[in-house]
Amino acid sequence: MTRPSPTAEAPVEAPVRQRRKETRPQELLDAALALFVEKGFAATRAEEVAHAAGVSKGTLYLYYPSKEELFKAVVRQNLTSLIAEGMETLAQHQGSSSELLVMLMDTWWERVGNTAAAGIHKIVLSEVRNFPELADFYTAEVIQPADLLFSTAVQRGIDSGEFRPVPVHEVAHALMAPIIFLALHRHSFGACTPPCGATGVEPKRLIRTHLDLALRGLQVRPADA
Amino acid sequence: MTRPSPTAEAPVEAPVRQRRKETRPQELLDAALALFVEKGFAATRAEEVAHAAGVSKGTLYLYYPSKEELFKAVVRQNLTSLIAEGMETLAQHQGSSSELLVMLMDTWWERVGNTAAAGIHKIVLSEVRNFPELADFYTAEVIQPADLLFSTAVQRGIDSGEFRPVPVHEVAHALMAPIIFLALHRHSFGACTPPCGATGVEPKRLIRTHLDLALRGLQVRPADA
Amino acid sequence: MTRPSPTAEAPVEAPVRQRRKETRPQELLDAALALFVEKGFAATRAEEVAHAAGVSKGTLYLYYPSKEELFKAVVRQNLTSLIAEGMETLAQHQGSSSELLVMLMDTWWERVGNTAAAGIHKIVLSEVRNFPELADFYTAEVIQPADLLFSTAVQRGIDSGEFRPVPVHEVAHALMAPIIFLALHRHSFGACTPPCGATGVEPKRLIRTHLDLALRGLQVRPADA
Amino acid sequence: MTRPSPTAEAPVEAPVRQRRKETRPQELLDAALALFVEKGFAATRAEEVAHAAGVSKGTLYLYYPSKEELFKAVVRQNLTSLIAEGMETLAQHQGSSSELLVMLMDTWWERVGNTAAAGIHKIVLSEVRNFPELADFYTAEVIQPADLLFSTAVQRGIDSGEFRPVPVHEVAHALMAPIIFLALHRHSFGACTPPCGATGVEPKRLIRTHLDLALRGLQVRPADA
DNA sequence: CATGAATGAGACTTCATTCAT
DNA sequence: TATGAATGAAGTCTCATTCAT
Repeated sequence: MTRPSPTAEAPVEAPVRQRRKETRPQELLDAALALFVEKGFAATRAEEVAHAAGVSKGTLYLYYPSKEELFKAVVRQNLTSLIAEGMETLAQHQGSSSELLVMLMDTWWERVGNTAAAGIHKIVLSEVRNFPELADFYTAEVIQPADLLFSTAVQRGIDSGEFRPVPVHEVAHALMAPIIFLALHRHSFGACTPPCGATGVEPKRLIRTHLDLALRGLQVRPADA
Repeated sequence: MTRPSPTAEAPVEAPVRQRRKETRPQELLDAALALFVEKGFAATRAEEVAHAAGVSKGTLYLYYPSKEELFKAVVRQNLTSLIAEGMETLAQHQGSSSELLVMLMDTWWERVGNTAAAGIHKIVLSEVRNFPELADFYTAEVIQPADLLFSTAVQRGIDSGEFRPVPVHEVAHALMAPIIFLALHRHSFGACTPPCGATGVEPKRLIRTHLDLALRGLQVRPADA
Repeated sequence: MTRPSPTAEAPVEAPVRQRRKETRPQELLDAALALFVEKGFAATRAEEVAHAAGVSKGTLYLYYPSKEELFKAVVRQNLTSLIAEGMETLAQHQGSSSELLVMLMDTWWERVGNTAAAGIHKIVLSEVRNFPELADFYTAEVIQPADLLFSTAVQRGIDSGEFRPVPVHEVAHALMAPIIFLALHRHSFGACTPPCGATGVEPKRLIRTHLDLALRGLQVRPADA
Repeated sequence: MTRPSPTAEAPVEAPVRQRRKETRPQELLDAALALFVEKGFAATRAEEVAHAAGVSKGTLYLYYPSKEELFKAVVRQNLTSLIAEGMETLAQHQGSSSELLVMLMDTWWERVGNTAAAGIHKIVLSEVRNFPELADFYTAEVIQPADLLFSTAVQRGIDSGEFRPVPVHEVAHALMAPIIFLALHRHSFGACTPPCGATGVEPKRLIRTHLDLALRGLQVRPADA
């Protein structure tokens, strides 16, 4: 079997020569993402990334001129996909605003919070001070779109009379924070033995409870009329 | 400002040997906290910490046997006081549970979110994978007490009939997360020029809005009866 | 000698990167042996060893994970051959025990006393206290085999009626000591200008005299009969 | 008990103030000798010496300007006493040369081999290369006198017809070596658990056996006449 | 005299990066 | 292109020595 089947991916252990060079950058970025998230930027050695991607140290430098550039590439590549998905979800929705928020939160958790992508947020949070140029980039590409996504959804509910009038940005923050916060923890404390770093909070129930609370707080009550 | 004020002390430039065994640990911890929060653990050089504290490299090692131990000491020293204060506030409260939560949130922001102490959470979040023993320590000393503090307050409201029956841990998480999350951001993105990393969210208003939303969501409505 | 011979290679000055994975360990061990013997373990800097071997500091650590391990490797590498040779000599001998002892002593001096290998004994003697695990190793690999070698030879002479009955271990010690002792001195005092550290003792004559004395002391005299 | 009795010496543990400054140098030298012998020059920290002598680090430097000077002082001070004793023994002897040698060897072992003084030989052997100025000193003060002591004794026996004519310096070396060698080993390997570094050689028996062998070798036999 | 806090040069070791093969 | 041996700057930590008290 000299030619690996196109669907088989086993980057770490495959000593298969003849790997196609087109997939190299992606394999390196994947390996780097996992390691940067797990150990942080400084504690991840360039050689580890190369090894995890199944190539030698030298090869890494054939694709990325430095560890810093690799880091930035990891962030960039993982951000573009995030953004696209979020905006798409927003644009396609048709139902009530409460339903929209429920769906956004669920999607957010499935696509971001519960995947390696959430790790991106952790490393950016940890390293922006050392990579100032990432700040503008991340703000424009992630923070503001996410804020736009949720605040637009809230505004939509206010406009339709479904929600009370509230400061939309603050509410957007309050809506997203618990989910992202939970994701952050799962990528740091979450690695240790069960009880540690945890308070018995279970993701699914957290989302339900959080939304139940927030939607009740948002919805217009009879008494408000 | 070409003329330094006579009262301003500049520990960095003092070339004189000063014997201050009592105050040195605190000075070193303060310097370390600031630098660790700003640059991360790995990117902060031991000599920088010493210099910022106005002592030489060797002196740092007179008080802390390694950079790791210094880090742990920073975490410990900044946390013990936090926990104590929170529990005290809880114990002493007499009024309604809604008032209690408002007060806890305000205090939390003033004593934690808005101070360097919030930076602690950022570095722990970033470094806990590299310091496994820190995980247990931090969980026991910070995360669980904080969870206890807020979930007890919520339970108090439920017991008195002020709040609906809700899963207290999840609600506690949802209550704390936006505040801590905001603090995390101010210690990372917050360092750059105003609009960056921000979405126009203003701390005080966030807290008001967040609490308004959450308390409405918690309180028993006539319709629930 | 102002003109360097064209065949002499000067590894120290070669600024070119040379890939020589196979020969590097040996080159490093040789350099380390010479320097450890000359200056002691602690006074020899890792960089000196690397430089003497014609490589950079980092390369040394590519082959040996620490200065301690390098030291142990030097000891091991220089001992294995020693032991093997000694035992072989013993096994192959056919003549009288007196002749055997003469031959062992001569070989010992040529292969050990008069070579860098004797320096090993000096550094081990100086450093065992700092490397406890080295003690067992050296005892098992060098001291006991050497004792076995000589005490077996003496016992052989006693069994054949050539030597008087004597405590073999003590005699073995007394036979080896003057030679090793001389070797030790040549690696310490011997480095300075001729008269210093010396008492006019000339190695060859010492061995002759020492053996003459010892063999007369060992051999059965008519009067003993 | 504010004034320690003059005869009580407990340098290490006595926190007694008012220690007389006359004895300080001696206490420091004693502590340094023990530590240098045990751990070597480089591995012995100045503070350890000071602590073992019951004083602070600064005080050590009041008496000796540097660790190197302390080392040299240790060697010098311990050598002078050695020499004096040896020469005295020689001068006072009256009996046969065989008896003289037996006595010299016994004395040598008791006063040198079996005491910390033997450690001096070990450290000098280990460090001369780093302290070249010690070489001449040690040669003149120890090696040559010791050689003179034993070779004179042997020559005395030859002159009286008691011993065969032999090269006296080589014989002197052969006589001393086993004893000194044993002493060296006891200060290095001797520190570890019993069987290690040893070959079952027992000092007293070694000396007896060694002398028995050597004297038989030296003495004129009937057959030689 | 004595102390011990403070200093800073220097050693070991790591690892991002280079480059001959 | 790919490799991995080699490099050397940089960081952590030690400890001989100094000096204010």
